[in-house]
Amino acid sequence: MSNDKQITSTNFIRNIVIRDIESGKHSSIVTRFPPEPNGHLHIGHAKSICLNFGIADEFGGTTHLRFDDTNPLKENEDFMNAIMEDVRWLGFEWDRLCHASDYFQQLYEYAIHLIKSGKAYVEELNAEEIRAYRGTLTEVGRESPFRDRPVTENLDRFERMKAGEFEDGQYVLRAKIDMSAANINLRDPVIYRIRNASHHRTGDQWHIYPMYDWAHGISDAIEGITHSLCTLEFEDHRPLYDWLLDNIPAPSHPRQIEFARGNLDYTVMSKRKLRQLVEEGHVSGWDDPRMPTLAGIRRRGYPPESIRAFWDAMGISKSESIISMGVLENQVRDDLNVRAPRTMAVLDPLKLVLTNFPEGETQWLDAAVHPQNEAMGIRKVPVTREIWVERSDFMEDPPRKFFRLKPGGEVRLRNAFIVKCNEIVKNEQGEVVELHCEFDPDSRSGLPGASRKVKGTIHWVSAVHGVPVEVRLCDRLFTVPNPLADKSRDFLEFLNAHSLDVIEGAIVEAAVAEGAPGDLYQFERTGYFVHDIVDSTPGKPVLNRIVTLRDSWARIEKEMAAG
RNA sequence: UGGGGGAUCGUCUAAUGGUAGGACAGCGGACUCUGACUCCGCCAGUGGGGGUUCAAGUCCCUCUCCCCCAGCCA
Repeated sequence: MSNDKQITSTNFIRNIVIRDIESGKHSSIVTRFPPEPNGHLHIGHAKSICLNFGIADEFGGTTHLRFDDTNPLKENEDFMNAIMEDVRWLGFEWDRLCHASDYFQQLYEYAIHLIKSGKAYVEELNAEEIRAYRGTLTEVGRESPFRDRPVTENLDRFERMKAGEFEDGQYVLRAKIDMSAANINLRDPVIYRIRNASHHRTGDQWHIYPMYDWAHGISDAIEGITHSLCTLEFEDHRPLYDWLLDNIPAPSHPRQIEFARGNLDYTVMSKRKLRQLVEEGHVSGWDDPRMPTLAGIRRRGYPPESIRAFWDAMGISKSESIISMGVLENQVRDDLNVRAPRTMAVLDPLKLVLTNFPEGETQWLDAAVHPQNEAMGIRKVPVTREIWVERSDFMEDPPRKFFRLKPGGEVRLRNAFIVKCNEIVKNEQGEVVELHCEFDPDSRSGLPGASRKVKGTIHWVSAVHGVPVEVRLCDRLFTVPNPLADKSRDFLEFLNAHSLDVIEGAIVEAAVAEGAPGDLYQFERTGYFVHDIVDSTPGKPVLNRIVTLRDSWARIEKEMAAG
């Protein structure tokens, strides 16, 4: 496995930055990741985080984590802390921690400047009237009767808004731009509103709070951001972004560049929808392992390195896309394959009796922790007369190409020896409850006879030494690639009823049961698993399946079933 | 039918007038004490129609489809 960093494939934003450095427009660059602390970050945000931190990092620049905390009604400290934890988990550390609320005073002073230059006015129309005056997509708007109020009057009203003399919604401050603009964002946008609410950082100091467009661009300018990267829906805000900065004595004028958000299939990525899933109890929380949130992904066991590699591989463009979950999963497998110690675990146990193995005896066998990495060492695996094997590894009447256990057939027990299936024991219902097999002592791993080849190898765990654990098999949250595609239907209708399968009686090697939260494993032939960081306790281990191994047998089976 | 964007293999993404390339998936093979991993090979794309040019994914015209915008949200 090569450690060489793959050359970052280029993208249009990176090309712009390169040009700006080469032309001398910027000697160093500054980017920022600007979340609103009103929800949890998801894997789509990770794209933006990787972009902003990645590009600054590549060119020796800096990146700010800035909370866009301009709406006291929706934001809080808990979300802020969770976001910082998520960014750090992803592997990034900001050069500066900032808050839009740090700039409330400057933002206010710039608003005064705008008013004094006759480019902003206090609006008395209510929200409904403002909407009516704004016009529609195809009709121009009308100018407010308060648009040409004298500067002194505007100043006075704005001052009183700030002082808390008015009710929420009574007045707003609007930029005076152009009510007939084709771009609706330019039809005298609201830049301040009254909120007699306590802000989680500034307390009761303010009664007016800036709107996004006012706060964001100026915050960028104050911080000396060189490239303000955002998603496509802000594209028609750019003229406003530029207008606002052009009409105040801004300390700098960053360039806003838009890129497409990152979407995945079989999930939803909007904060509102994710919140709904949490609040209505369709999942156990923001950190449910099935959620696309970073908290969920972390709990699921996806390594942060794999998320970064994933977005690095996906690239940046302006075309909207929905990426196959399979691509992400593959990235996760690639990462886990290298780092995860191997172990054997039986998810759906079927008893197998080694009829020629001494009763009451335990033999300890050597097994590689990682077949491609000797440095990870060996572990001792106990074998006893009775062992558990995977029920799906036995078929009484198997199809061709089934290389596992079958009546009279031979198979290798991984890390042990070859066994031959002599007898099947059934219960009264006709279900197979036990297999009686004879093992070949000469075929034991490490012995010369081990070179004898049989078609199949299966995993197993000693019935004496194995430990029962709870295993949670996570699957996609939705049954369709895009749950939001059909606008006539509620996305909840497409929830996958089988997205979480809890198995109580899985059997693992003792060392796995003793693992710590967050420990990763490959259950050989089955998949990658992680000790649940929330519910796993020493007395009751819980393992989440991170992702299955690729399974070409499943494909063959499917093809055979299809004829 | 206002404005702003977008359309390249199945998926994502390169190619700033000069061989349409890469990754993942898929298919075929090799290897294998994980039907994993790894390795080798293959398949596969410029939305449609015109035009300019020696040469067009790229420039021009036109058509089609998709996304975003009428919050005192971000």
